Amino acid sequence: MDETIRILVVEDDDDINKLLCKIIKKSNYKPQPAYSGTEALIYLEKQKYDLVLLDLMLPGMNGEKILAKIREQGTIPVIIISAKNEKETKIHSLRSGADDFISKPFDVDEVSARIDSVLRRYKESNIAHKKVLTHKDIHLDLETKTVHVNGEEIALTVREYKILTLLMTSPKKIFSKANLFESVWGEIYHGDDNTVNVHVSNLRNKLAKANPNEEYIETIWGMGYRMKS
Amino acid sequence: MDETIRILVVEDDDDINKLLCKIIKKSNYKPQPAYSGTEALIYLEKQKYDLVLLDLMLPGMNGEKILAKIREQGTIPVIIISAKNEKETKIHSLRSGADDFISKPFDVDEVSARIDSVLRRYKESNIAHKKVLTHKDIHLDLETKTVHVNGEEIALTVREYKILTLLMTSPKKIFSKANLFESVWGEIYHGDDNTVNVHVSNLRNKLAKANPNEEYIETIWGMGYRMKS
DNA sequence: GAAAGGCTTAAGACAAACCTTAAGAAAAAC
DNA sequence: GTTTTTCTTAAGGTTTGTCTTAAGCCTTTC
Repeated sequence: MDETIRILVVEDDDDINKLLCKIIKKSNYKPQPAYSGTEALIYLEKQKYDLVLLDLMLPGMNGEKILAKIREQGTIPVIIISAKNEKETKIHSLRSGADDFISKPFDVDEVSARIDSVLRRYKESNIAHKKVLTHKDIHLDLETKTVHVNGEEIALTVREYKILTLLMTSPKKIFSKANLFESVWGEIYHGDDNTVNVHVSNLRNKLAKANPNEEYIETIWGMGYRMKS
Repeated sequence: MDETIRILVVEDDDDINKLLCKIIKKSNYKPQPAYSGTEALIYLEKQKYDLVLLDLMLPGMNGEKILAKIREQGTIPVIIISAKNEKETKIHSLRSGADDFISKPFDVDEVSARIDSVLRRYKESNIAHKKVLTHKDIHLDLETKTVHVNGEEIALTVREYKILTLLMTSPKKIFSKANLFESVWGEIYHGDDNTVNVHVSNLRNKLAKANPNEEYIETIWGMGYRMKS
């Protein structure tokens, strides 16, 4: 698993950029320098970052636009770095979604502390609503709607995904077919319907393909299905 | 024990009301017709109902007000019946706490299915709240539908599970075979039937396998079964 | 203590629930 | 408008649960 924390440093001044990267390295995070707004966007598309340090005064595309772009597509924390130390700028930055604000010239230790602080805050709130359901070696990410089994991603259809999600929210609970059907399909269950069976069967197939040595879904005769513990 | 399921039918049109009552009777529930909003409220105060079928267009007091009243004082499930088949009405009804929505003209079978569905949902969520029945070292979890004896989980069939559940809800009560049969099977008991005996026997076997040093189910000669204290 | 009736248990026939597969229908993507 | 994916339906086969039967055991009654 990749636990490296990546930080994107968007700052056109070469010296300041290097200094920031040095501070970051010292804290055992991995910095990625970017010297313009457009360059920053390229990195952001290629790779997931845990934090962005962003100078407001930039060539190519100004910092505020970058910030808006970042906010459009996700929830990466952003620390603004600015020479304009006016209250106005600060308030405006925070309002547009920045997580913290550092003004130039800055104190090295303070930058380090603020980075840690923001990362800690995000980690906590992410854990709180990071919704990844796990059972045995199945990892179901509710946010990205992806399922990994035995390390590899498997492709599920919407129905299969919903069935698995439901089962995994209460791994010990037995779900009756009526319950499954009405939860997943949102329609009335009219008894003696083979549809759920087929989808469960297909789901089992895909899971088994990813890991043939394990059984995941258990049939409880006359009652329904549940995760096998 | 009174197991009758009572359904209040609030509908001013005489024919439709009668039709609904007929459908309900066919499913072995007990309908109570009411022809106005105020009449409905009187019944609701006198008696506990398991479900309300509610027409939105009513003399006396309109359906939405009735719905609000019902929601004020409890959690009886409500199915709305309406001639206005606009999405708006449907969404609004569901938002104000209705459990389902049927538009006129309705299909007889569909009404029947929806009634069953809503009752089933309510039953499940009600049961789930009751959590876990315990007797000696038997732990019966109503939500996950699992039974643990002496620390280990034992696998029961539906019949066995239902028998055990019934016995454990009133551990001191003696359940006659007729009572057991009619509760578990939902059919009339016609005497001289060995079926209950066999299932109790199998159930005892499974319990004894998990803990050979304990007896759980007691035979009361000529009367029935109960949990041994 | 023998007879009668109720209870237990085991085995096998049967039925119901379930699984898999494949093909056609429907929906989504291109 | 065509291709691809996904969903549903139906059929045949498998597994598991249920019910019946029947033999034997236990409790009560006379």
